[in-house]
Amino acid sequence: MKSIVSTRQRRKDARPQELLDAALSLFVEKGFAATKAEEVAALAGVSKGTLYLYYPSKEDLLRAVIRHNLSTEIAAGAQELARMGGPAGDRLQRVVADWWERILASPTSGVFKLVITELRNFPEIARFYAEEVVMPGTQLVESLIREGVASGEFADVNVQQAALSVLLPMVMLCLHKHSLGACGLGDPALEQPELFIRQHLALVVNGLRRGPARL
Amino acid sequence: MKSIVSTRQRRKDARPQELLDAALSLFVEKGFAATKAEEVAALAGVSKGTLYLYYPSKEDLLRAVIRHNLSTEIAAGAQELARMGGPAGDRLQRVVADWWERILASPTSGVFKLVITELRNFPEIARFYAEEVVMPGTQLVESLIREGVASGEFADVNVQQAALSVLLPMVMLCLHKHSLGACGLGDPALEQPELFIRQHLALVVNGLRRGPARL
Amino acid sequence: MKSIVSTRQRRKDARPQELLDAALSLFVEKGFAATKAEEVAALAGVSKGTLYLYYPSKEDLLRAVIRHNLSTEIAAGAQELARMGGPAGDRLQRVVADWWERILASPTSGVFKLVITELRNFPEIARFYAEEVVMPGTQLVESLIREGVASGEFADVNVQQAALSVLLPMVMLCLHKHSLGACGLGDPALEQPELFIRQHLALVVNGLRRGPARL
Amino acid sequence: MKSIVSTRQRRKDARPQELLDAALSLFVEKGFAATKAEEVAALAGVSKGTLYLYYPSKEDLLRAVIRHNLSTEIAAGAQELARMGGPAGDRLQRVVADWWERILASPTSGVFKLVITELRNFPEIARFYAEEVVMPGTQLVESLIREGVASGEFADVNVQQAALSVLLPMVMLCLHKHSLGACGLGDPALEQPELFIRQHLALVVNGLRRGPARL
DNA sequence: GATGAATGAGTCTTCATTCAT
DNA sequence: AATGAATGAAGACTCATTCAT
Repeated sequence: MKSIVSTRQRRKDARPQELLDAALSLFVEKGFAATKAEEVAALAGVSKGTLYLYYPSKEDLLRAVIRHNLSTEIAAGAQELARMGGPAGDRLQRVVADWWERILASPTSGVFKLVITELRNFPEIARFYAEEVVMPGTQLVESLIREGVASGEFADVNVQQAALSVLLPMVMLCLHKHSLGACGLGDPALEQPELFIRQHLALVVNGLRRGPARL
Repeated sequence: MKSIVSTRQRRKDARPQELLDAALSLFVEKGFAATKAEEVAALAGVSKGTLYLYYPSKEDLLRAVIRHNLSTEIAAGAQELARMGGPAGDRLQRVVADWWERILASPTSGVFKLVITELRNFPEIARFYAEEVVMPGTQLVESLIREGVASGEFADVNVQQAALSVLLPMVMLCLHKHSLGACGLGDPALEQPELFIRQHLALVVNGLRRGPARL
Repeated sequence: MKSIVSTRQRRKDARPQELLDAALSLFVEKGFAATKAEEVAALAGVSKGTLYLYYPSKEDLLRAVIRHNLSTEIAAGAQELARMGGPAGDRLQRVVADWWERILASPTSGVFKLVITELRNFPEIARFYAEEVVMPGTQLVESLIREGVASGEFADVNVQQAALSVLLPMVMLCLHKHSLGACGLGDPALEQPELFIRQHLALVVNGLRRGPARL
Repeated sequence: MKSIVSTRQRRKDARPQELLDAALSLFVEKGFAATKAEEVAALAGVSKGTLYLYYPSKEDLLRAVIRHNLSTEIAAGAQELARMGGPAGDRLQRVVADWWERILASPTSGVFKLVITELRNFPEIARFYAEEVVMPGTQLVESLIREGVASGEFADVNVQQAALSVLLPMVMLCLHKHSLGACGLGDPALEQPELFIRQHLALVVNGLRRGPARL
């Protein structure tokens, strides 16, 4: 039983994704404003006109790139975190490491650079990012920490701030990968980012265990 | 004694700084490519033509903005760190907190956003940033940690990675201030960034004291 | 006897006419250059590609629209005028009124707007319009007037100019219908154009009867 | 006492008018949509960019062209009509002839073609034209006719329709001048349009004198 | 020095036309 | 025959940069 869809149809169906991939890559590399629509089309292997068949404007393409990549990867990661048992500290380390190693390894890591850069020019993106990415992500980590605090495993810290101690370096890793890292000028300690991720999580979890040192 | 400098002269001398300030503010807000040369001039209170009297091109202006702000603030902060005594952990907390609180409060905080964004389009900037900012900055923190390790105050961690655990959130704070934070959508835990800075440093230093938890 | 033409065949035969109608309507409404080929196809209920099966280019479509509509209606009207008897003045009034009322009521009225607009961009159209429409039309009226002058019914006017006094308002009526009239902003005196046509012809014929007033 | 305005200033002041003239000429000749912005600039002797210094878009330029030319010429003509004495018929002939001979001789004659064509794409233009041009113009002629009817000089006709019998050919003259006339294919009777204008007005006024012939 | 009018290379976007299905 | 995906030439508009005043 052969598929009846024509080559044409198959290509058409793949176009949006191909364009999104090309756009992500170039927007992350050169910035949104400095990327020409034609470059995106060329990288996706189509002509300028075809790009506009799928996205009505360069700005709409940007929105689609961000929405698509954020919903896909970020949400996916968050799903798995619900499962798993064990002490909060262990779970925190395992779960966050797995989650961000996957993000860091995927092209999605670039969206953070894009978001940081373009947020202020696109208010809808700001709201979307805050509500759909930042909030769910931090709440996930916060709930793990809160659990540890409740069970006495962790000291009585400010939970929201502690979650940021966990997460901010993860985001910075993504940014670094597409800035200094991409120029071959990255910090040598980040050449194997998984190692950094693990030590960082260990450091923070260990720090949480007995309450922060007094300043 | 001819200290009677004309108003014109005084304004002229101030021009480069005024232009750099205006440019920093706009480049950080809207991005380099999306900022018009004329907007920079207008914000600095001069005409388009005058801008070109001081900087031969928009790219040169960008380079000047970055160089100027990075050398000034970052280097300045680093200087003071050399002085001071006491246990490594205490010094680390005090010194890094003071240093980054000042950066975060100043317009210089924006340069990190600019650098992250434009690095890949301006190779000289990449090199300058890596050599003049990243390296000195990390080495400073690394030497404090190394000291603590040597004295037995800290566990035997990977020093470079530990320095990044200390510093990456500081940089993220700067980026956040000029992205989500500037939209009024920032994480509430960052409304008083000094509090976060202090808890974060305490957490990490505390984590260093006992050696990282096993993963 | 194979009168069993398939639906497809029937539709196919009707296509050229449907396309011409759609094109006329849109060209008159929005102008030739501002009308997209795809809009014409859509209004005719076919796809873009099909349009090009029948007309090799948008310009050819325009030519066909004009030729088709002008030859059809204008020529048809002119035919009937030859027949009929009675005084020149009466025939002039009756004949011109009938003729132009029919034109004004039909979509053909729009072609005058199209012709006025596009003449200078399409020299063949100009020649066609001058020779096939303007000349036969004016000569018809001229011959009626000339007859009246010869019989002493009319004063001795410049016949060509008098024919224009008769006809120019008729053409303007067509233009008005598709400009101000179509916006609902038309002169109220033209809400029943037949009334205007009749009074106008009466006025001119009456004016011809006594010879023009001295200026 | 020399003028202090610089050459630059003088050129700048003249630009809007020069651009308006160039635009009128090309829009009338080729149509709005078929005229390139750059052509207008070139005809005005400036570069593309300069055009946009004075008019924010091609559409705005069109609006300015129409408004400027209609307010200038049409209003001017209407002014003089108020003055003058004598029988209504004589005044009608003299006044309308003078008025339209001047319009026909000026580039303003082209605006009628432009208005007819673009009205439906630009609603504001439609309203402006109806209220500022059509209404004042027809009311002027209507009041002259009404005067003649009141004094018994004219028969008791429909005044609004009669005004159109007077005016529609004048407008057609303008359109003809910029369509067939401009191709050298115009009706020979219009080679001296003033002659036509005079006979037409005489014909209509004569027709008004004793009431229209019965149809 | 300072200005801002002028320029034109460069971009986004549209749309007539083609052609594989 | 009919479709509509794809193309790329063309056109509106922007903006970095220049230069006469």
